[in-house]
Amino acid sequence: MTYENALSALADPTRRRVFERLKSGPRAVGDIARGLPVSRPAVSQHLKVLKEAGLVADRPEGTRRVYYIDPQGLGAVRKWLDQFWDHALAAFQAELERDEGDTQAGKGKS
Amino acid sequence: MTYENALSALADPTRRRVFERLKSGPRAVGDIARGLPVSRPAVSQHLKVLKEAGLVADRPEGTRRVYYIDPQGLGAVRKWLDQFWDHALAAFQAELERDEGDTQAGKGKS
DNA sequence: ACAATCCGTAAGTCATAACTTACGGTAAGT
DNA sequence: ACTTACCGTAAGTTATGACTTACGGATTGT
Repeated sequence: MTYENALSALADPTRRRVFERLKSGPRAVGDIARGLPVSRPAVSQHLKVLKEAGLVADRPEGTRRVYYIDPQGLGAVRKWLDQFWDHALAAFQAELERDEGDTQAGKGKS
Repeated sequence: MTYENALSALADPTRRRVFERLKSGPRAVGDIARGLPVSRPAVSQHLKVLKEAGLVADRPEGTRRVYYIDPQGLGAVRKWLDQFWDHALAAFQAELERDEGDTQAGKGKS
């Protein structure tokens, strides 16, 4: 359920930039917005989306609000992706061998 | 570069349903569209986006076109996510300990 | 108490993208 | 050769969401 919101949240480029800014550690909103090509309220809205997706969490610090990465959303996406990984590798390998069989044996029909 | 398109592609719900239908193995377009609440051309457009993101590949089979999951796009996203994982766990753990210190020692300022 | 700082939300604008129907092109079967 | 099945693309419509400015609430310092 939460991996859906997380994927949707990470789809936006500037929202990813916001998220990436938290990789180096917790930061306040104004600090995150500094250097980004969008306004501070826009960053607040992005952080709201990231929070609802379980990708970040926040803590009040005086008049500021410090945000940091929440492993929950990240883990949900990873788990969802892993569900495909084995199938993908097997299917892809099968395709390669299928193609080999065709070209090598001269089964091309033209 | 390719993880961006992959994230953007996996953000759409119906596109995820298309992608998930390929988990059980290669399928033709019409077969994928069967049961989905959108038209077949819509599925073709979704497959085009998934293909450009490196998430699926296709092969002609007579008059049909068989699609299957491509591990490339999947791997790119996994790699990008893993980049955050360690940082996220460390930062989150630090937040937990920070909170413990505050509440237990009675440092609340009120 | 007052001023200043920091932040979230509301309202409104505008671009994007997800869908539809219509069409054309290719491969297989008769 | 003709029909049928399967698919991709074009054109047009519509909803969604990313952004802006304006505003109000909460906290800290003087």
